[in-house]
Amino acid sequence: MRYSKQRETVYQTLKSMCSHPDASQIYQLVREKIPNVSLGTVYRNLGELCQAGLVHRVSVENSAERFDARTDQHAHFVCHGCGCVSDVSLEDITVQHGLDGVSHCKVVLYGTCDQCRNKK
Amino acid sequence: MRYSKQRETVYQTLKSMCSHPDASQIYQLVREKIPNVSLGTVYRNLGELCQAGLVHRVSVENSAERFDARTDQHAHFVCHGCGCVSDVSLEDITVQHGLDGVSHCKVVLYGTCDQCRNKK
DNA sequence: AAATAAGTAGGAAAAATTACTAATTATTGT
DNA sequence: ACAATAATTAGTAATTTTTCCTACTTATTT
Repeated sequence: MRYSKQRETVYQTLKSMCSHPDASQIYQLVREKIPNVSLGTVYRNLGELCQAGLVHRVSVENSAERFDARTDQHAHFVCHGCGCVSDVSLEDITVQHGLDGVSHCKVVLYGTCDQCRNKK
Repeated sequence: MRYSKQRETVYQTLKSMCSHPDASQIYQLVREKIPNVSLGTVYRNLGELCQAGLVHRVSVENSAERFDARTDQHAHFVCHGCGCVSDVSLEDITVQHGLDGVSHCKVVLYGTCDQCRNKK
């Protein structure tokens, strides 16, 4: 993967935020630095950054795919009211304080299923 | 919410599956019972069933929104190879066997954030 | 500086989801 | 059983989200 101003700007923009924006929100912000950037470029670079492990996808109900440049293990909190998504450290989940408003939680594990493992 | 054959069929169809289908997959199956059902009806009923708490959304990377009629607490496993989504009991997560293929996990908490709570 | 291969803008296309409207249907009271 | 009602639907259009394509541009290598 070679350098490009567009990818660098997408990455730095995302890194500077903690709101887990979706592609079109990132696009709006990148346009301020590179006015003629295209939405397709933003999507492509987000995908490549994900593949490189520099960015993670944040899949949340009733929302376009969101992105996160923080790659250490952490959970997300989604507000029923405004839909905002914020970070929660895994330690906080096991402790009781600071999570008063939580109504339910979802856990998704990613890996390779038995069938796919046996194919190789 | 009053009875309709369409909603009942959507619900029973989903309940009979453990593959966490998306709206268009459910649509295909419901069509076998109600040939002229419309995709919009499937979407609307899935939304209403979610609101009623009978169905849950399953948001997963690189996939349309999926649905699940199993409403007890459980986690999901997503295969990197084929993309299939299967159920995992929360007990199994804390134990070590049966989760060999897991590469990473995501936790999403849902609730009301401080700002939204203070507004009321 | 020339070659080359990856990356881009711009727009078209596809996929996913929501919204609209006239017709249909379940429910409620008679 | 029947008429009034309000919810629901089919069908379609529109919107949103995401991917794909192509000729042009740019970073990198030699």
